[in-house]
This record gives sequence, structure tokens and C-alpha cells, in this order.
Amino acid sequence: MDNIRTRFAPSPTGFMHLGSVRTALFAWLIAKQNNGKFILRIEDTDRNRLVEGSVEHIILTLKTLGINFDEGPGIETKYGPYFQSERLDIYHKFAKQLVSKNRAYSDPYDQDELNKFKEITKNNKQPFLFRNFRPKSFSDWSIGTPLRFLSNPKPYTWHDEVMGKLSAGAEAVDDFILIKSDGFPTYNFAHIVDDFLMEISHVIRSQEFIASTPKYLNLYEALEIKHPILATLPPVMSEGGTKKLSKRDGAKDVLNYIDEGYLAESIINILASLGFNDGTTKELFSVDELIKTFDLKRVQRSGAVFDEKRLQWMNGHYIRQINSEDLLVKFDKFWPEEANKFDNTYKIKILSALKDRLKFGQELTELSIFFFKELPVDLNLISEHKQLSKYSNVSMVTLLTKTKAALEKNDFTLDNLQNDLNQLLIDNSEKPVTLFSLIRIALTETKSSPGLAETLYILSKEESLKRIDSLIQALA
RNA sequence: GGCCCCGUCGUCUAGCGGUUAGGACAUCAGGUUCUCAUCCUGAAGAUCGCGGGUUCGAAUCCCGCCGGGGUCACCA
Repeated sequence: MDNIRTRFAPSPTGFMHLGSVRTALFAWLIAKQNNGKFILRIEDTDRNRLVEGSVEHIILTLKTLGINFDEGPGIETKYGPYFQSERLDIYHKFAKQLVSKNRAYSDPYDQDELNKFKEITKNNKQPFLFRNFRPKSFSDWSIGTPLRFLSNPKPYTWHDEVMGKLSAGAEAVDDFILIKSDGFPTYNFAHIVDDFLMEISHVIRSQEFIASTPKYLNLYEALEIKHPILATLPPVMSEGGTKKLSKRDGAKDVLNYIDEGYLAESIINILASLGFNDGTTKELFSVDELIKTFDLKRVQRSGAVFDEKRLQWMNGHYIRQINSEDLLVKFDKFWPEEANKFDNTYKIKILSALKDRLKFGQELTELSIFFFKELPVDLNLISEHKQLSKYSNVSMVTLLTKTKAALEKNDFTLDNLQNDLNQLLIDNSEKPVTLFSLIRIALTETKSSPGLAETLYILSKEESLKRIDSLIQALA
């Protein structure tokens, strides 16, 4: 297809949650796979809901995830400006055009009168339609009074790239506000004008707009313009699956996931799989693979619940794909404070050992702490240990002393450490589950760690012996 | 309430008239000469929302019902 232009058009009212990012992602994928353009347009027509900093926040979110826009704030082209608040003249021009065509009129009613109408229909058990209360004659419109669309009600059937055939009766078409009394357009009007002028080929948006599509279709006709390809995405549901993900319902800022140490590729992948699959059993998709294989026709029509456990699995998978040098850069902020005194070579060793255990970056702090400082002796680790709890302090001291003696002669290469550890098992007729656990507790004062030989190797001879001594003293 | 959309394991999903209803996450069990993970193997888990049709045969087509969601703003 030629000249594919898709857009993501958020209102700057805060952060982006998974649902909005997915909408942006799908629109971006369509643009990328067709060599088209992805446009960011800021729909800031409701001045009351503006949240300061949200434009920057949205842009940062997209950038962090690699969903880069080709046109938008800061990337001006002939299609700009990309803030609707800077396009007021354009909307007014189109508004006047509709007035002259007799397809829009000045709304003479105030809120009280409107409420009265609604009351009447409610009592008659009728759905409220403004057009039933249309004034008999229209006064001239000027900016400062609301302008209403004069609808031409009729039933519609239309095609949606995701949903397929959709339809609604004439009751879905009504007179709606085009220009508010503050002179700003409503979303309903502005997005249609902008999509037309910006030559948007695909409008990809979420499900809440299905109900108003007939109104838009009617407006497109009044404007005598063709509507873009419409694609409606199913909702992303919150845990429990009872509600659509929304900010007021506690939906999380996607940037929070990044802060917790989730990788952009995992977030992209999980979002894509939330509603899209390629028809095979493939679960893991790189961005390039998604660009190649994504297809609106294969997007789910039902809502999907986001599962954080699945994200964790995926993120763990991608962490394991990254070499430790690169991971050092990505996870730099997750080291415990004590790590400042240590060099990168040491940290890389730790990352290599810990990589398999990490599901997200934040876990690094706790999992790595004992590599940077000797934790206080915790004898509960022994008393709560199934086998070790049966051992007397004397026998444990003996074992640790022998271990120490062996390690003092060791050159602390990985192979030799493993050999000596195995020899200790034989010499003392101990099982790994007891002797190794004991040594592990001495070294780490935690329940789990990387392999014992590797832990010793990373910690160094001096530090290891020191820690074994600490436990010997505590047990003596 | 009116209108619209949706309905396959707990979750994400494959499936487009004939399958032992497949995969993934999560769960559980076993293995990988130590813990926690990774990795491997296996198990459990879906009367395909329910009820009627159509058909030799239905998760797949049709109708009704139920359930969930969305929407009915000078918000987007």
C-alpha cells in the first residue's frame, strides 16, 4: 500500500498505561511495515484536563520503548503544527464551511435547558437525542458560542480492519458539539479535520470510539471527505478482567516498568502478544519480527487481561540474551549502594553469575548485596535448614575449619575450587546438601546464591576465608 | 435502560465443518553429582458461556438466552 500514515493522538492528561502504549505500538508497526510515517499528534483541546509535563512524559515513554515518531512535536513538516491548540484557525475554517453548507448551527441552549430536555426524554423512557430538540431557526454563529453539527441521521454499516463488519442504527447519529464555547474544537471534530489534513491512512484507536463512529461517518459525509481505514483495538483489561485498564483504576505508568528494570523489548513483546499472534506457536518476537509479521486482521477482537507474571518470564528471557557487558550499562542503577567501591570487572562477574536468576533489574539489589559487603551472621539460616539443624556446633566448626585449610592452599581458579570442594565431600563423607550449604551460609548469609565454586571465585580468597572465619567464631 | 462489541484451560492464545481441542505463562512433580534460578522432561488444568437448530458430523454456520465490556459530555 502507498503512503501509509498512522498516528497516535493522546491527550496530554498524564502518563501512558499499557493500553495506550499498545495502541501506539500497533499504529507504529503498521507505519513501519509499510515504509510509512508514524505521527504523534497532541490532542490538547480540553484545557481543563491538561496535566503539565505530560507531553514530555509521553514523548519520553515512546522514545524509551523505541516507538519513534516521524512527525510530531519537534519534528515539524508541512502537516504541522502537531498540537491541536495551535490549529484553532483550521478548525474554525472547517466549522464555517459546515455552517455555510447548513450542516452546523449555533447552539442556543444553556446547561439548564439541556438538562430539561434530558429529563423529558428520561420520563418518556426514550434515549436522549439532541436533534429532537433542535431549534426551529438558527441564529448566526460566532466564536464564543457552541457550534453544533447538524446531523443527517441514518443507519450505517462499515468495515473495521480488526472488528470486521460493524453496524449501528440511525439512533447512533446525533447533533454533537463541534466547537466549544471557549473556541476550542471537540475531539469529535478536531480529529477528523486533522486526520484528513495530515493524510492519515489508518485510524487505529481503542474500543471506546466504536459507539461514536456513526457520528463521525455522518460528519465525513457532510465534509465531503473520505474516511481513513478504521481499526478498533479491543481493551486491555486490568487484573481480574472486570474493567478496562484506566488511570483512575490504578493502571501503571509504563515508565514504571522501565524503572523497575523491565526491558523495552519485553514490554513491546508482551504488548504485541496481548491481542496479536502470527498464527503459529511462536511467543517471542523481536521488534523486527513484529514489523514483518504484524497484521491488523490477526488482532484479537476480545479484551485481554495483562498478566505481569508473563511479563516477568519474558523479561527474564531477554535478560539472559544480553551479554553481561551490555547488561552492566542497562542495569547500572540497580546495584546496592555498597557496589560503588567496586569496579566493573567485578560487577560483570556478578552479572554473569546472577543473570539466570533475574526477572527484572530491581531484583539485582538484593540478589547481589552479599558480594559487596559481609552480612551479619544469621544462625537462623542453620537452625531452619533441614539437615544442618541436626548438626552440632562442634561438628560444623570442624567442617568449616577443614574447608578453610583446603581453601588456603587453593589458587582460586574455578576448576580448582570445584575440585577441592568435591574432595572435601569425599574426605568428610558429607553430602553437598549439608557441607555446601554450610559453606554457602558462611559466605553469603542468605538462603540462595550462584553455584558455590563460582561464588567463592567471585568473592576472592581473602574475602571468602574471612567470612568462613566469622561463622566459625559465631559457632564456637 | 437504549445502542454496539465480545465470550476456547486461572491468564495470553491456536483453531475458520471431521484435531486425542494445540502452544505459552502460572501451578505441581522429576532430572541437571549443592541452595535459588536457568535448562530439560512430565503432570494437572477447557463438557470450547448456556440452550436450541442446520449437518452424516459444529469450538467452528444460524437463532435465542445468559454473562462481560464499551458508549450514550461544551472528555478524549
